[in-house]
Amino acid sequence: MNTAFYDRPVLEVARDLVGCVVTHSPTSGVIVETEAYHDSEPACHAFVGLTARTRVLFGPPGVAYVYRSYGIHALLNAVTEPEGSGSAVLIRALEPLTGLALMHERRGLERIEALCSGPGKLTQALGIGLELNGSDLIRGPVRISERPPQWRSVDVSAGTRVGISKAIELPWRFCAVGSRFLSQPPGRVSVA
DNA sequence: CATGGGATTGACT
DNA sequence: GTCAATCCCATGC
Repeated sequence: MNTAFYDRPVLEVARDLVGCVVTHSPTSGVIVETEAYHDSEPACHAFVGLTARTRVLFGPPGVAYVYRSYGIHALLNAVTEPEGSGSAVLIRALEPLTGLALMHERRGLERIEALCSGPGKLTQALGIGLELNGSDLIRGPVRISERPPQWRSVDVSAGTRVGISKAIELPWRFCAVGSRFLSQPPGRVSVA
């Protein structure tokens, strides 16, 4: 994956990331669910403008934005669009691929379907913490790589986002159709 | 300087 | 289905 991939409209990147692989060695997983956030809408952290917190969101594309949610969980985002545009793709769920034993250890004994089926769960399973905020997704410790062959033609559905209180009507959530590893059942359906 | 809310999860009823 | 845990940071006085 290269910088040009992220240097595009956030909705395109969010859809294209489904089926790609997130790796934080030795653990990795296939992205099955994403959400897009953009500074033009109030659900996005960058909506408030450039601050110390949103600095990374307005920075160059292809960088990780990791932040703490509800004081407890770390959530992983991929910054998109040219520098100066505050936008990012939230990685919401993965299908575990490698390092399963370590994931189980970090999460406690659970079903495979529950290891990475939520934005706070997958960061725990992959060992991704706030210290990775601002790290490079192309050369850094956490990387995103292209779709494996069997994911090249994955069907992607668009639906409404989850767990937010503003701009809840935007269909900016993208899911791999039929995946058992989603954080929640799809909201609304369309094509890809 | 004090306050309140949030892109969640998991335990309990 | 309901609810507490927990903390960074934007906002307001």
